[in-house]
Amino acid sequence: MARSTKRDDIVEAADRLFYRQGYEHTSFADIAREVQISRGNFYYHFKTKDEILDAVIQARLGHTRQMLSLWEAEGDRPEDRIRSFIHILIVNQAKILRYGCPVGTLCSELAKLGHPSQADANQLFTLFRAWLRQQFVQLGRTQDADDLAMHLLARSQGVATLANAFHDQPFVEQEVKTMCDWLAHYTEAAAS
Amino acid sequence: MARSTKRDDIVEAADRLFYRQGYEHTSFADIAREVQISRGNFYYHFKTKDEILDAVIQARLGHTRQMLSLWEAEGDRPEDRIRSFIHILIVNQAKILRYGCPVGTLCSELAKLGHPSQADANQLFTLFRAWLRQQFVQLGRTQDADDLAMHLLARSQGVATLANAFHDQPFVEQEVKTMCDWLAHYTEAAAS
DNA sequence: GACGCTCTAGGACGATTGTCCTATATTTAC
DNA sequence: GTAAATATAGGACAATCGTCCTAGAGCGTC
Repeated sequence: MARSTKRDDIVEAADRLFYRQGYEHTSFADIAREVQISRGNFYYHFKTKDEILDAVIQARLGHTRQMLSLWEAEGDRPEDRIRSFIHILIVNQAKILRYGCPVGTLCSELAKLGHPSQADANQLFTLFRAWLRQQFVQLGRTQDADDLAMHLLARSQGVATLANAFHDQPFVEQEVKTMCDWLAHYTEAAAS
Repeated sequence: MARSTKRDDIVEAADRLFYRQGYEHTSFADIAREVQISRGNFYYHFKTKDEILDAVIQARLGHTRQMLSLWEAEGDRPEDRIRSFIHILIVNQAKILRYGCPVGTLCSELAKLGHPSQADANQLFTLFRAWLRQQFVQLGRTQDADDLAMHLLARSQGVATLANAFHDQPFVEQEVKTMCDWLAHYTEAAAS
């Protein structure tokens, strides 16, 4: 575990840089500089740039799963857990204002590049989608749980994009409140 | 006018390619091939790649203004005009499924690149925002017109991002309907 | 002390990038 | 018909890209 620290360092740095600068705009040299490694040595850890991307995506998938199960453990009721999702916009506000949503921007970029790892990156969206759907099912919305999950995913995605473009913090807070109100409407319906 | 056809051809091709492949991933060679021009000749029309980007953004701004005033002319009531906005998701559905929203993806990319033309590209968003705000004002929502404009902008932005990732056509139609229902709620309030 | 393994540095490689120069073709103006 | 302006082609350029090779540290094991 401590053995593969260097590899993990590389993945972590690549993750950060891909998020801030985009995948294509980040070069081997950039990552090497960040990890204090020679450019040539890189080849020992990763054969190709795509291989790093795959590792980054896998790491993000792991972190996301971890986060989702944390929310699962922390939130008593499904509506509390969904609120945890909505509140990433607040928790990660500073980063989102500067770099947008890590998932959305990566998927958009890979789509434009026609990159083979598109499907893997989309799994990040799918993870949230399936988890949200589950919460809405538990809220009694068995019929349209997936629609509601996609709706909420789209809302937060759009907020992240505009927040990034306009660097508008009050807008994020306003929209988070609106989303919570929207959610409350469904929980009241479940209670009745 | 007919004089500068070649320049317009270049801008049009660059526009198309920037949309499909992204700005950075599109090279001079790509554009030259598309317009049937030698790579060297390029320098005569545009000194730098940034100059092409600026021209593309200006062209898009022009087209957008044109489209907005068309909606203005076509729609009798403000709610009809807002519906015109919502329905771009349907009208441009095929392109959006493949390449996402032209405005959102460009702004996101330029933000990651730290590109000097970010502000110009954001003007595209501002154009829609101001126009939508105006419509909501005419709908009697003077107080929160801008919030509503941003909200709607974010919604359609999110739909475009997810539609692109999942290539999900029914989702787009579903969300368009939901947005129209949301809009109807505000028009009814105005009527009462 | 020699061996084998893990890890690293430095640089070569071919391709492609944006930029820019120059010579030539085409068109326009007088 | 000639001169000037406009447009085009081809290629040089330095830099950077992802990739890959090789020589040799560092280190624990026998």
